Amino acid sequence: MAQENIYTDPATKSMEELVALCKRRGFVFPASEIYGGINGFWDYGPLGTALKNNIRDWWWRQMVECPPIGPDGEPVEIVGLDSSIIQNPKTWEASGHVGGFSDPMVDCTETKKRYRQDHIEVLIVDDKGCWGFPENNIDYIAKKLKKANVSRDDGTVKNLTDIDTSEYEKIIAPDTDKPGTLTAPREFNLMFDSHAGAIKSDENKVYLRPETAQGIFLNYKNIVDTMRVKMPFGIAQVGKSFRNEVTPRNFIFRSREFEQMEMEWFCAPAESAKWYDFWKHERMRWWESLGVDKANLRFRDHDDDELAHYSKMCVDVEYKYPFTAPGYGELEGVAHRGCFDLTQHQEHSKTKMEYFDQAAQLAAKEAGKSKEEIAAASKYIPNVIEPASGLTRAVLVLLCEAYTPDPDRPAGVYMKFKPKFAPIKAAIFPLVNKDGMPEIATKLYHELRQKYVVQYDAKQSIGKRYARMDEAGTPFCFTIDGDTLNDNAVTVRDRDSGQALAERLPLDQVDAFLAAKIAE
RNA sequence: GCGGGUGUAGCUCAGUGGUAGAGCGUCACGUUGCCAACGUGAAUGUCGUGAGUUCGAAUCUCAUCACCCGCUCCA
Repeated sequence: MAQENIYTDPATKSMEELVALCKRRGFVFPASEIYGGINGFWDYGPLGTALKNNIRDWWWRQMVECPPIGPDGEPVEIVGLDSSIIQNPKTWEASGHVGGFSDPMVDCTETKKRYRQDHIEVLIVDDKGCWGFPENNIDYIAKKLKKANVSRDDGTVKNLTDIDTSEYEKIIAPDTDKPGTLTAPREFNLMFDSHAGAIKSDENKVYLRPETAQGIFLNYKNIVDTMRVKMPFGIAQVGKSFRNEVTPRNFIFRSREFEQMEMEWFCAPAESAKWYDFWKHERMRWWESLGVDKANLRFRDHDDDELAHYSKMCVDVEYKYPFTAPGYGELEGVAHRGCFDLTQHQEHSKTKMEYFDQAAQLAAKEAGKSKEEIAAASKYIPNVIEPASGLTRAVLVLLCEAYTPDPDRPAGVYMKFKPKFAPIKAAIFPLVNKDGMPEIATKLYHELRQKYVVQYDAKQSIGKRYARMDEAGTPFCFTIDGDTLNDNAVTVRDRDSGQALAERLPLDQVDAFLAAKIAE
């Protein structure tokens, strides 16, 4: 029989079996399966939807309704938002999603670096070679040129877009020493597009959002103007995003339609490092609150060269998925976005994003700062710290984490969800269908269903009913037996031990028992 | 995007050219005394999809789709 709290290494779990269980028990189905499915899309079944909603509600509770206590001992302020999936397409030009990723890119097969084709210039020196370098920055390859004993004046400079791909084999890429490592230019745009209106034309082309974050930036000014928020504060949003991934893989880990839980934390630039650190650790605490084993979670700081165009600092919270073990895979990114997004939207929309910080002004005045210093401290475009996690990845993590093989059980496996997140909180069974047991069980069921997701089942043998609940991850089964008629108490069958609790539970305490377990 | 593998009932699979199968699960009825019990009965398939070869295709050929593994990719 399984022991409680045994550490089950994800590496020992089979994704194939987990996917099978998810389908068998109604957690996750392949999308449009009757037509052969569609790559990169998944449907959430009854139990999967419940699990997803439970995680989402907990995130919302912990981020918006009851956010954490800040470093100064006061609760931080975060408001909620639900922005549109389709926005004015200029949004994506400002954010860099169109400009940056619809342009052809070239890869360096040697260093694995990727460059925008039109951002590379090439110095061509007849007979000596061709050197690629970042646009307007020939100093970047000064050492290489010196070594080759050539100077800028020895040759001509051309943009890479003006060079035929057949000539690429002669080019030495910016970060290598040997020629011919650049691939032909390829289009990379991960955004799905569509058309708003009946007529398909370039004028009414729109995009499905590739992240929920931009919807928050677009509403930053609305929130500041209407919600009486003061810096620092956050805006949180949960919703679907769409990315036309090259290779959807690993069940729901990388899908083309997915759900994000993002919060943008706006703060004074001078305080951004403090908040970055705060949110980094708060987010890890949240993941642990889901019941995820600490041994399966870790931080991974991004190296400078893998930072996205908007980011100053970025750390991933990673989980040891069965398909990455013994390595880890991304779960949530906490990014320091600086003032990139608001500045971009200010420039493109001509809407002022500056914030007047009266508290900072007062503090600077009291500190006897100069006029210039006071002005700088009190008026600024806020910096943004962004904890961005995947809700559908959270579902995957809980599925992986809960999946617990146990050869001693009839099902061979049970789903060890924390009661708070379990799709079904409890099941109510009459041991047999006679002697008044169904009547008592039905009464208990009707009471409990008012407050909890519970199931009543009187069919088939008691063992079979327990086994079904094991696979659904239902933490408790209340069984009405012959003794109930005398002692007004039920047997509590505990999922994790696979056995009945030693103490019988009085009927009038079942509600309180469940409430306490779910609150844990 | 490249290479390899897989696809038959809800699940696991058998079926190498001649009527579509088994076990488990599911459902109904009976029975029941705590971990997939037992008896009786029932439902469930465009054999992933589409073409082709053939008198006849789950089976042979081609294409295509989905999933898995390894590369690649993942702002």
